[in-house]
Amino acid sequence: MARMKTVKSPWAGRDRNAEREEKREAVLHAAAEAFAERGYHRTSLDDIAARLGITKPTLYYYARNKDDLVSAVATRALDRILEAIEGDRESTALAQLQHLLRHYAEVMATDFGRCIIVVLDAHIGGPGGDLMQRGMRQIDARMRELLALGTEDGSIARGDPKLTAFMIAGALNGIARWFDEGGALSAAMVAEKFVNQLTAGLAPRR
Amino acid sequence: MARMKTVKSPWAGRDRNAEREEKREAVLHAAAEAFAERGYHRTSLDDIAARLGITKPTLYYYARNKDDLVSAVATRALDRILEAIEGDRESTALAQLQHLLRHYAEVMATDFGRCIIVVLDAHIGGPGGDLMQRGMRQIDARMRELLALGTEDGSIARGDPKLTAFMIAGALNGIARWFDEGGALSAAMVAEKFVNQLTAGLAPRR
DNA sequence: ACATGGAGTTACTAGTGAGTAACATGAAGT
DNA sequence: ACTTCATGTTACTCACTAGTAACTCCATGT
Repeated sequence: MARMKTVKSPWAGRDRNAEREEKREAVLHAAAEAFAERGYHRTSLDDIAARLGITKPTLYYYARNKDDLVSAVATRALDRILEAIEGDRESTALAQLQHLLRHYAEVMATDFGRCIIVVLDAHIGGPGGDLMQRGMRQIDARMRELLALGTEDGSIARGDPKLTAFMIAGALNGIARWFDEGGALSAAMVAEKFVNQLTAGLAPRR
Repeated sequence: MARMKTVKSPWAGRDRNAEREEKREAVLHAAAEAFAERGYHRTSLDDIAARLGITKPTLYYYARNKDDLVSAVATRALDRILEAIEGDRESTALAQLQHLLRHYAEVMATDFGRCIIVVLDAHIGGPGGDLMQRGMRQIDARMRELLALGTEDGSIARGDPKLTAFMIAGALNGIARWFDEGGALSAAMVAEKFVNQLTAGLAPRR
């Protein structure tokens, strides 16, 4: 990977910036991994630094502080869920909900997704933490909305949207606790099965 | 309320022991409250002591250490769930599962129940932590067993017992995250609705 | 009165971990 | 060669918290 740059733009040595971005990326990945497997408090900045073969102060060159680090990771995962929040207007509410849930589930099976939970129950404050709270609220609100719409268009059975949304979120958040990257089931398969099971329920359909 | 003891047994001043037990109880309640609302790491022993109007060393008079404290609390909750593990042999597997889930859900809505989750994701080790792990495994195993039995007796639809058990556990564990003692819904009502929703699924039954 | 020991306190140790200051190095531009 | 700046490092500070030592105090039984 030699530097092929011939025309050096006066401002912003492109290479430098690209390299820096790349490193920031590596920092976030290492952080995600560490936080995902050990939680917030049991993960020290020295741990993360060690994973990268650097020292703690260097980390501070790429992140403002510990909260910033974990928030950045979690926010990235949150955004991936939020992308799925607007479904196809033509579909039934149930189909739109299923679409959202599938994405939600898949994200929760990643290290980045796990960090959403980490941020949430470590009570990370500051702008990063607040952003997470708002994002999760937004997802919750959308789920409730789709549940309500679904009872109208007939695609979803009547029920308490608030409780049902909590139930679904709980089931999906739980994935973060047990999913194993190297296991037999891929994230997509888990997502698929969860959605089906939530949709169908336990009792047999006659 | 008053100490009505007239015959003082030579050994073991009954009063003393009773009082001590009472205090140990108060310590566990304060600990449960603290751990439930702030998690393991954000709860200091000074916090707990302060809730009781005593000092930290006094706490050590009633508990071996921090881990012992949180484990004791969680174990107590766990036992309440385990009580419901053996259902009525006459009932269908679905009914037995529902019975277990109802209890599980109700416990998760208490401070003690919340501490199960706290212990689990703070990775508390030692005898207390191991006991929790085993207990949770036992519950998981029983759920899978009932799910399998249910497909046989026809009370439960076919599905992957492992995944389904994870899904259910996730939904129920989630209760710990949001349930509000002072809210509109009682723990029993939440448990009831969760069980119904899990049983019926999202899609309408025709 | 006096000894005993249960219950609690004050004042510490020791370890850990976030965050920082100040210095080192090396590549790029002049 | 000389400066500059990005990138790291070493070596700290500072705060916090689990756990302990060594006492004080008071109720009880003799």
